[in-house]
Formats: sequence, structure tokens, C-alpha cells
Amino acid sequence: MNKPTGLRALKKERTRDAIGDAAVSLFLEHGFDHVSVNDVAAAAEISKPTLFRYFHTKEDLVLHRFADHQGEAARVVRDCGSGIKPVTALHRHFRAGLDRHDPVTGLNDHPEVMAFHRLVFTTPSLAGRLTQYQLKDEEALADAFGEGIRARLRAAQVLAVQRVLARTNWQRIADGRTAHDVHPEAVADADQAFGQLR
Amino acid sequence: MNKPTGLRALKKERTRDAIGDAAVSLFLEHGFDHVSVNDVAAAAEISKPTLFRYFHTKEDLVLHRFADHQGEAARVVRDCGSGIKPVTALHRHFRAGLDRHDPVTGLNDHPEVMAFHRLVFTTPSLAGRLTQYQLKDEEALADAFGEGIRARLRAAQVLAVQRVLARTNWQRIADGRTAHDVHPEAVADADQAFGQLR
DNA sequence: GTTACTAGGTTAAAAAAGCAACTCGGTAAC
DNA sequence: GTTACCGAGTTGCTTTTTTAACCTAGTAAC
Repeated sequence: MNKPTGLRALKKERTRDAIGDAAVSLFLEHGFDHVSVNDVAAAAEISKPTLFRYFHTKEDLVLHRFADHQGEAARVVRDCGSGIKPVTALHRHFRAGLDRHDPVTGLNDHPEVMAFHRLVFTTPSLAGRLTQYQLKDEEALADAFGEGIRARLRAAQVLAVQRVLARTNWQRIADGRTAHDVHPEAVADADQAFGQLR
Repeated sequence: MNKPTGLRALKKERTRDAIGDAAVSLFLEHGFDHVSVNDVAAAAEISKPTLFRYFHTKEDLVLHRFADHQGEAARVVRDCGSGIKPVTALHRHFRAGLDRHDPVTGLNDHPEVMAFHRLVFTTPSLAGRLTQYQLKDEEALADAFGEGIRARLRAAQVLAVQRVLARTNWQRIADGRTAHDVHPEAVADADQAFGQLR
């Protein structure tokens, strides 16, 4: 279950990181639409076909950081065993994210992270593609819940809650407050929201 | 006549440098015989076959710095035109090497260069392989001089002179003197040695 | 005196990267 | 309105690298 070691895997990972870092760095500096994939490839010192072997679309150059969390909710539900309710497991998982100021919870005030979020939400093509990722996430979570319309509805509600919570936190941070300052409210909001899910 | 640009050439050059630097660094630290080619490959983060595609033998990992000067003497003779005597051109070329403290003249007191020379001359297999390089150099120079036994003799004498001069300079530096201090004597020795060649 | 290990060096197949040329949609020039 | 250009993404071919397996010579164990 561990990722394969060796030179091949090592260099692939490095190349992927180099491309992603170069892309985000350029996009933050000049804006998503003012940087071509050729520019990114040149900055990462790889060829254009190689770039598209690592990232299927230009948007993925930015969104792979979300894609890394793909299916996380579904995994939490599958791994929680039978002794504990799925929603409780998801609640605890989100709470843990808040505590470590995970960027996906919106509760992170690092300038780089904030700039990154602004980039995603103010660039239409990026925001659009992000919702596609969220849809896949929702399907996976629904499958983890079971089958039928009820599983789908619950999955949709859980992810809607998480989106709203993250967005709210992000807004507070954007208003100039620190993550540390916002943390208690974020936890209270999460408690209330997940409580209402039951 | 310029080397081709592009990602391929760029990365080849970097890989070659990485291997060479890793090798010399390890050899200087632990000794040539106490470092395996596997160690070098691991340090340079490349596989063993790749290492041998860049350097034919373990010795070449060290001696490529001399190999870069391969055929230099022959080139000087070929390029000197008919208006100037070959020996004079070689003399001037060696003199220029002294002036810029080229390591091949022995007149260089950088600690790294000195350690490198000591490594080569105190490791039998390296010293042996170095003479093979010098033999090829001698053949090339002989061809540049012309044909027959006279050309070969002249080539052998010229290179013998250069070897003795370099070795003498190196010995003076090894005795603790600076390259700057030794320079006048080195020039005088060269003048005398090349003068006698005519 | 076999056995086994190490180190230098090679081989063959498969993965990955580079390169150039291409498609396709948009858009600016004239 | 065609011509030309630019940017996203693709395709086919070549070069480079990894991988694992092998060869050979030396050498230490027992």
C-alpha cells in the first residue's frame, strides 16, 4: 500500500512538484489568464507534452492541490468501522482539519494560501472546474454511504455543509482576522452544522 | 559549430556535471578505492547504466577534467597557420595557461585543485589511466606535425616537456608556496624548456 | 577447492521525456 | 472574408533513463 520507491518514482514526484510550483507561482504573479502553458513549461524546464502528461488541463495545474484531497470524505466514512456513525466521523475529521489549520477548511491566514484561494475563486474557469471535482467527490461519498437516493442526498448535504463552513471561514480571514482568532467560531459553526445533519 | 541548445542538451550537461561533481567529492572525502560506482550513482541520483553512459570507466569519473583538454596541443598546431612555427605556438599557449593559472599547468594553489591533483597522482589506477590519455594526446599531436618518425619524436618531446613543467610547478605549490610567487620561475622554466626544443 | 560475496561493467526491455508538427477554436488585421 | 497568429491540447517518432538481470574477476570463508 506504500508508494513505490526508486529513482523513477522519486523523479516523477519532483517533476510534478516542480511543474505545480512553477505554475502556481506564475499564476499568482501575473494572473491565470495572462500566463500560457508554454510559459509554465518553460519555467519548469520541461516540454509541453510532458506538462500535459502530468496535468490533464491548464486548470489542473492549480487544482491538483484540491485533487489531492479527492475522495477523502469517502475514505473517512469507509474507514470509520461499524462502531461509530459516519457523520460523527466526518465531523471529527473536519474538526481535526480546523485544529491543524488545513487550507481546505478555509481556516488559514498564510498570505500565500489566501492569495491562492483568491486566485481560484476569482478565476471563472478555475471555479468551474473546481465544482467538477466536488461532484466527483460527492459521488464517491454517496457510494461510501450505500446506494439509492438517500445515500446521495446525505452525501450532497455533508459536502454542502463543508463548503459553506470553509467559505465562511475564508470570508472571515479575508476580512482581516487571524486564523487563531477565528478558530473558536469556526469550531462552533461546525458543531452546529454537523449537529443539524443528524 | 555551437553546441545545440534545448532541454535535452541542457539536462544532459547538468546530469554530467552532477555525476562528475558527486564522484570527485566522494573520492576526495573517502579515497578513490573506498568509494564504489554504486555510491557515486546513488549520490548523483542516477542509475548505474546511466553513469556508464556518461563515463566509460570509473577512472574517467576523475579524469574527464583532463579529457576535456584532449587534443588541445594538436589543435594549437593545426590552427597556428603557416606563418608561425608550431613549437612557438605551443610555447605561447602554455605560457597563456600559466598566466591564467590553468590547473593543467600545475600552477594553481586552490585547495580543491591541489587535493584533486594529489588524488590523481597517489592513486595508481588513476595515474595509469592518465598516461593512456597522454598517449592519445601524443598521437594526435604527432599527426598534426605530419607523418613519420620525426613527427612522433617531436610530439613526444613536446608533451614530455609539458609534463615535466607541470609536475615541477605542482611540486613547488605542494611545498607550500603560492601560485603567484611561483609564476616567474614557471615562466622562466617554460622559456628555457621550449627554447631547447628548437 | 567449492562457495559466496563484492565491485566494475554490460545488456535488453520498458517507462519517460523531448521535439516537431499537427488540430481546433478564437481573434485581430486589412 | 480571408489571412495570419496565438493558445490549449494531441500525435508520432526519437532519445534518454530506469530496472533487473547478467558477466567477469578478485577475494574471503571454511
